[in-house]
Amino acid sequence: MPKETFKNISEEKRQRFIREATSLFAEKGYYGTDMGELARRAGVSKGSIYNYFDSKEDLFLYLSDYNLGLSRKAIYGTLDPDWDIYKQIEHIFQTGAEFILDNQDTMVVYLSMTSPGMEQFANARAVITEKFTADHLKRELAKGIEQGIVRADLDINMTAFIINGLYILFVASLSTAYFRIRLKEYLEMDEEINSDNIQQHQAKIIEHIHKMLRPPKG
Amino acid sequence: MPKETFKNISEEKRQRFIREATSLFAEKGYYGTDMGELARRAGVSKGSIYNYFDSKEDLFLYLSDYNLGLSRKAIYGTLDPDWDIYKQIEHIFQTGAEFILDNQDTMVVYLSMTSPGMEQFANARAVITEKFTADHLKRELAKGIEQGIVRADLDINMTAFIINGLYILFVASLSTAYFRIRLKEYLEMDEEINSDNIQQHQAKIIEHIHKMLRPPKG
Amino acid sequence: MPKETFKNISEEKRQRFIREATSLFAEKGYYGTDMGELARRAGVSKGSIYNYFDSKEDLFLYLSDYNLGLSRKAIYGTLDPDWDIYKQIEHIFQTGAEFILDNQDTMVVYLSMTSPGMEQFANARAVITEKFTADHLKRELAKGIEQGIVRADLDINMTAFIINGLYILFVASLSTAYFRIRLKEYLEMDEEINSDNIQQHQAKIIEHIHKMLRPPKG
Amino acid sequence: MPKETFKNISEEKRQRFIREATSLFAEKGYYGTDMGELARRAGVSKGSIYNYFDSKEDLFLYLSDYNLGLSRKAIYGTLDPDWDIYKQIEHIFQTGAEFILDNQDTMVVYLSMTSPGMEQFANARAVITEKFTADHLKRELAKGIEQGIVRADLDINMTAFIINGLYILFVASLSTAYFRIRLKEYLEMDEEINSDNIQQHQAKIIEHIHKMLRPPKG
DNA sequence: CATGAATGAGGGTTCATTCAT
DNA sequence: CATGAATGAACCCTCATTCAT
Repeated sequence: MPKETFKNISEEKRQRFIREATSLFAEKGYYGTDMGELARRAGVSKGSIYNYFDSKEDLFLYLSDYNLGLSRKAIYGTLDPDWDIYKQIEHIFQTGAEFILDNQDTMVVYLSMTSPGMEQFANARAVITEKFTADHLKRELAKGIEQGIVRADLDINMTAFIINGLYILFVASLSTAYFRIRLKEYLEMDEEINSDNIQQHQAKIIEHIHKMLRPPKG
Repeated sequence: MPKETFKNISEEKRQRFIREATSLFAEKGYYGTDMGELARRAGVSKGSIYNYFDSKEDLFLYLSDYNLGLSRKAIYGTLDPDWDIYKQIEHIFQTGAEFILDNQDTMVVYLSMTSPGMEQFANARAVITEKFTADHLKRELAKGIEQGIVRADLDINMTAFIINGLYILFVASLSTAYFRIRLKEYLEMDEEINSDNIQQHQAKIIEHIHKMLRPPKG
Repeated sequence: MPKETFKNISEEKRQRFIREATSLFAEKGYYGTDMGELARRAGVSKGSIYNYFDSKEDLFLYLSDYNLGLSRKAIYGTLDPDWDIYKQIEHIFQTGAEFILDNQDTMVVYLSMTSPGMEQFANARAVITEKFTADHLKRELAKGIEQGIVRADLDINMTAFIINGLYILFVASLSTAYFRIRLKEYLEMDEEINSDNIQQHQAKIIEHIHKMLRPPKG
Repeated sequence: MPKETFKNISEEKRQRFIREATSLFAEKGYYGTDMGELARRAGVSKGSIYNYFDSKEDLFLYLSDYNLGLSRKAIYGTLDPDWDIYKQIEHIFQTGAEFILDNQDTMVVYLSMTSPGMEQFANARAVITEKFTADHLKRELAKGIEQGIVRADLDINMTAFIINGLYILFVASLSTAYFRIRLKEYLEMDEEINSDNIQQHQAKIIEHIHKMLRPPKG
């Protein structure tokens, strides 16, 4: 829902604007973000922002969609639907972690919606956002059961709920202040989280999910 | 860090104030909460709030501590340390869910801290808050392994991280707008979440964790 | 205009109250002074202050009168009316400087009245305060002229105006932030003003006034 | 330190704003001045004031500088440096008095800084403000002594201190409530001070200073 | 006479949004 | 399409004063 004007400006200007807006919302939160500061950082005038978007709320929703789209593209755009579910989950966590570490702010904008006082945004986006991953996971789980590679006694809905829940928890742990601290406390890490030292932990989460799915040997 | 004045007022007035403040912060979030509206709702004057607390920030931190304390007391105050870890986890999820459904707002205040723009609060409380559950879970896991009732090849830190992560996810799903919608989407629920219809789902999450811990039969 | 209550409390308590109130008004100015802080510093309750005085304004006026009285007593209580005007002026400057350096805050309260926004206080006290010194100086000048020790062509009113003006300027230079800085700048002083290093300058001012009065030698 | 915005508005609007702000600060003092009332009087919105200046403090400092500048320009912009010190002093008092009577509020803003509770402003401006006149007077006194038209036994620093002190006293007597009352009391004036009836008194002060400088005839 | 909790009008400042240029 | 000055409703917090105990 950007206005026409936003589509008419140069790609470079548009990208810079999106980048700075995302970064500012991530840093300060929705309420903490000042449209004036955003204008300054993005190198446009305050008036221009309102030529691009109807309101702060509108801008925020657009950024949510946009960033979710980026993340989706990074993950699902490179996911081969023929892979089995084990490979897909590994791919989702690996590509997802990589993307988040390179684009920390994108996840934070998404997580803003889950905060108290953001009910309007939750109502506007939660269903549509969650339906995508829920459907995908459920479909792949069903397929796996059919193929005999996933244990048949699993509750598909709940399993999908847990897998995606762990994914959210994981990326939140890579990108938000509180959950970063929490991760370091639980995993007893001393240094800041980076793509190197996170590898082993990531592997364990994936392994945990794989175990959850694997049929009892027999 | 309430001031002396807050300790000297009647228990009833104090409870009402805490209740209304928690409720308002839960509804509107930290930034959306207006001290004037709080005064009105709590039936005190604006000035009085500042006789009780130094600042909005100070009040918020107190409420976080207070509500976390309530939740801890409900869960750990009724937990028998002699129970094995399976029983303890069951207890934590059951008592926790019950408490949250009766006191939806308390969790929401905690979750506020995890939001973008709340870094100051995250820094002030994350370590101290998370250390408690992290230590408890790790201790019980180690004990379980020693007793031979938990599989010995588990990574204790990561397992604790996952168990508590699922707990956070679960109670968030019972109390915040976004995660309530998400839960209903994943679990394909039509009615509002309540203590009755949540029972079966809760049991599955507990069962998932139990499976994760149980040693391979031999 | 303190209320009866103020007269009934112990001399010690009353003195401490006056001292702390004077000190606080001197430090923060009339508007900057917080009755709550005053209560704390003086070791009484806020309610008590209003048992002693009708209002902040009332308290301030009382302190002005009280401190002016102290200063008058220190200077005029030790001044021998038989001294000639030269000796009297010397005495006023010396005793005044001594008193101010020992009781910096008293002068500051007086000077508050001369500030913008304090018109109400100026109207309440300026005439009565200034009449005293004006009358005294004019009387002594007239006497001096009669005695032939003061030049007869002086304008008595203007001379009194100047002498007292220099006195005000001088004690302000010993007690208020701005005029202390000004004095150090003009007199090129490096160290803080104290009773030792001020002596020589004081002598020069007195000498200046004496010269002003002395009849041409003939 | 006005912001760019203040420089970009029309000269007329800017002048009106400065005039009204000066007038209000003069009337109510720094603490008594309400930014809302200022907005109303100046015909701008409260928000606009904060587009012009960072804060009330900042605005006040700017007004001080601005008004001091006006006064300096009126006095020193019309002073011929080739005049001897007697003529210069006469000029300073005459032009100064005229300026103050036409612009009463400007002096009052300056005098605000000398009040208790305004230490921050005193520290920010006293040295720079006083250095200008101190240096000028000292330079001219030294020159006068060299030329043989000023008595050689004068203490230059103290003499400058006294001359400028009398100037401050004089202009304060023309512009502030308290000192206006004091002047009328000392000089036994019945009517309000105006440029006509002040002439004779002004002449006497100038004459007093001239006498102070004139070498003993011989 | 002392206390200190309660009050609420205000005060300085912020900020999303508008609109004339 | 861009600009940035203008707006004014809010918002957090202060503080002189009151009054029940």
